[in-house]
Amino acid sequence: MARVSKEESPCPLSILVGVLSGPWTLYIVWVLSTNGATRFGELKRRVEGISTKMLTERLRLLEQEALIYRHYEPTVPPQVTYGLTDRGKELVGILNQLNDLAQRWYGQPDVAQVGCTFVDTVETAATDAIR
Amino acid sequence: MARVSKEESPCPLSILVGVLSGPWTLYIVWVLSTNGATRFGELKRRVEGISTKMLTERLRLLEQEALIYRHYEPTVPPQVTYGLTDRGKELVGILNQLNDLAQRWYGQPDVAQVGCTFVDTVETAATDAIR
DNA sequence: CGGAATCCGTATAGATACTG
DNA sequence: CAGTATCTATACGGATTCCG
Repeated sequence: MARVSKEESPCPLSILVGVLSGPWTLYIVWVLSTNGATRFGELKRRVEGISTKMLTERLRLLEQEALIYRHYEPTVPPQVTYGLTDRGKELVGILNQLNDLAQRWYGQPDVAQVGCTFVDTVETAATDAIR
Repeated sequence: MARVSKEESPCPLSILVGVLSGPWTLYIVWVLSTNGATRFGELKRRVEGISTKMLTERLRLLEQEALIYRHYEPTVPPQVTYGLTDRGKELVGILNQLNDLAQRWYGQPDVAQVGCTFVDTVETAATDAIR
């Protein structure tokens, strides 16, 4: 089994959790949810430590699942922006519920929202999002 | 990063999703939620295809996170029973919400509850649980 | 029965270099 | 800027064997 793929696991929940469970995925989704639509480069900077390869892989997957959209602007240099779709936002809603549970169980009650301690990289710059 | 561990990821949600994202984990939790407390051997049979190693690993982790309990009965032969804790049940509640989303997005609207298509192995025998 | 220990192959994430 | 391509190592899961 290893990782759940769409083909071999016909269970919808497994598909969804399989997507979320990918490395960095939650981190990325959280950045997009707090920061708004974000360009590739900035995303890479905010998701600290991620490799280019991983980032593109995860973005492609999230896009396939229609949780994020990809907007390509053919300027020079080109600008590519990623943001949450309605699906993505709906998902984040439930993730926040999960987060509430997690907060109660694992502590750190003063840190709010999905991103948690990832915040320290971002918090002050959270307003310079593209939209 | 690879897989999220409790030490390196101080984010509660990441911890929780990290646990759920482990292979077979969701499957196991679902069996316990529909089947009630279950012995190791039966668990291994119901979670079709899992290896002994994986099963024990996942059970240990879920136990550490207090999502399941382990009950050891020192008979001969010994009986070990696993079941959802209150935490676990609370979690399943939210998982069912996630499942509703997943059902809407990925179809299969006639299959209910967390387990989905895993059901075909179990459905008829869902009543012979230990409690 | 319910595991623990060991060995082993592969999938996968990271690093690096290159491109439209 | 926003990726793609390739190469590599290591960690992870499966199979097998053995034990209290």
